[in-house]
Amino acid sequence: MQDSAKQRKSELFTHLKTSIMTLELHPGADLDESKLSQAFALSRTPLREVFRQLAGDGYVDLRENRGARVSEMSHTTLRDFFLAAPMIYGAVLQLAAQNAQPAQVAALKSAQEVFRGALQTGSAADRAMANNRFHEITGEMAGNIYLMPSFHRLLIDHARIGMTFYQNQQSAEALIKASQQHDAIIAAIQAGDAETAGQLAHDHWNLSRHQIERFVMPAGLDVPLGRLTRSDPDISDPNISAADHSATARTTPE
Amino acid sequence: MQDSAKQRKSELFTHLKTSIMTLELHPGADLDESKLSQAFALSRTPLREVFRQLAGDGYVDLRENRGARVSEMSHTTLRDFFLAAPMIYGAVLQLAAQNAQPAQVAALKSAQEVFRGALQTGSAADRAMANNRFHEITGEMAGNIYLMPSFHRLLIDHARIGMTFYQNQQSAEALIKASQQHDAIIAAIQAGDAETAGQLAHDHWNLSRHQIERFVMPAGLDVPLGRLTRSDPDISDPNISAADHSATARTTPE
DNA sequence: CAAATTTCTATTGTATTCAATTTGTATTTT
DNA sequence: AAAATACAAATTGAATACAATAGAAATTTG
Repeated sequence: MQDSAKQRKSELFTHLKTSIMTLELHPGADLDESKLSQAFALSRTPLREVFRQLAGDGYVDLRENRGARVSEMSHTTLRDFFLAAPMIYGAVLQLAAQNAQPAQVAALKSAQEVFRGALQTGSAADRAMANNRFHEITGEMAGNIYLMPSFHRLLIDHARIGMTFYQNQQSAEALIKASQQHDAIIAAIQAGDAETAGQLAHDHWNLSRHQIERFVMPAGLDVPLGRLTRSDPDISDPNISAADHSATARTTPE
Repeated sequence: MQDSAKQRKSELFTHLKTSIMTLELHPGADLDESKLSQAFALSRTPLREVFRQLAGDGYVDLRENRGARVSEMSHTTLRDFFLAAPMIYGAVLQLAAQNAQPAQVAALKSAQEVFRGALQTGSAADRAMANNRFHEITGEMAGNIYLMPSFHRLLIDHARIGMTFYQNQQSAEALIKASQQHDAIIAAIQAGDAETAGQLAHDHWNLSRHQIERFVMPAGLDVPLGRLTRSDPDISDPNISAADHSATARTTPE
């Protein structure tokens, strides 16, 4: 059973990837070489190669003479995220609609089924990974090697950010809506309708962004000073448009 | 002199990067572990880590149980390239105009001086690398970690594609124009004019694209139908595009 | 003689050993 | 007692040694 060495190596690789995306390994966490090499029965040499590869994909950061650690997420990365995501993902979905192969459409539908199932019975991690798989397939459909690096990096943090509200009950309605958007995306891709697909990308990210906003900047607790009623913007609020936040329309730094 | 180990490692890293970008190592070329470890007085262990890192950045491809080789370029990658480049680079320049720090603007001006100098006295490789440095600084200005992976990947192939016409005399006028566009880009960034910066990005890539088109699909030779002289393609013949060669024509090992 | 199979060699992958750097702790000094 | 230095333990980086795999060469066999 010597061939299992390579097997263990790729197991370690996928294990670390999913652990990072599901926040099991939280941003900034140190990765212990000796512990991991013990746990996966691998010597440090292949282990460190895995670290290097994970670093290339954006999962971890490597520091000279210091350990590897899970890549950080701060408020600035969150801002960067929602600036870049609609553009990249819009492009990916447009290309996906143009280039998707029938087999890929089938795979996407199947991934969507898994996602739908995870919404009902799965854990938060299941949901995040199922959603991730769905989006990854759209990336494969687009098939543009120059977009993939940024797209993948976005998907990593999309999963991590998503984990924060996949757990929360209050997000249930939003998740149902997200699932419906997935269906619409599938339809647009199958119809080869690039324009609609691009529009759906924006809607999809707006939904995500709105969810995040509810967590990062929640309305204050409902204990009024005088008698303040709490007015939370609705999910379908048309005032919140991605165009406002995308690179094009903004000239003023905050 | 034990610290030189790390030094040699990073030397190897930058050497491979520049060799690949300047086509000294052509797309598809095999990287010999033992030869390189000898040449840089490094054992194979750190060498392979460099390979992994280069693979993460998109310089090389790693194949299981087979060597590392310089990442390929084909006609499909060329198409992907000009689809993605205007969008990514447009976003980068807009963000650069919004976020550029004075020190960065100074660095950009200095890089442009180097580029201008390379146009007059430098080699094709000097031009490609100087141009690359200019664009890299704009990426630093934008400072969006989610755009950088794709942006860097584009810059790699921008340099490689550019090498094909940096050598050619007929591109002289286009290079002058490119230099002028650089100046305009600097001005827009310094003025914080994101919209103009974005427009300039498109212009800049259109220029590049037009140059490529002249090599990939040149106008036919001006030899009338009646008196066909036997014409062996000349080295300086624009019909012979290095982009074509580097991509596909490489099947024979030396 | 050609196709298939086996053996051999060169190269890649992994483990282990050794060196160097970091970091925590204890001791000394002011 | 606080700061600084020296020392020790733990962790990371590199080199060597060993194992496996792939591709070429040679042999066998129909």
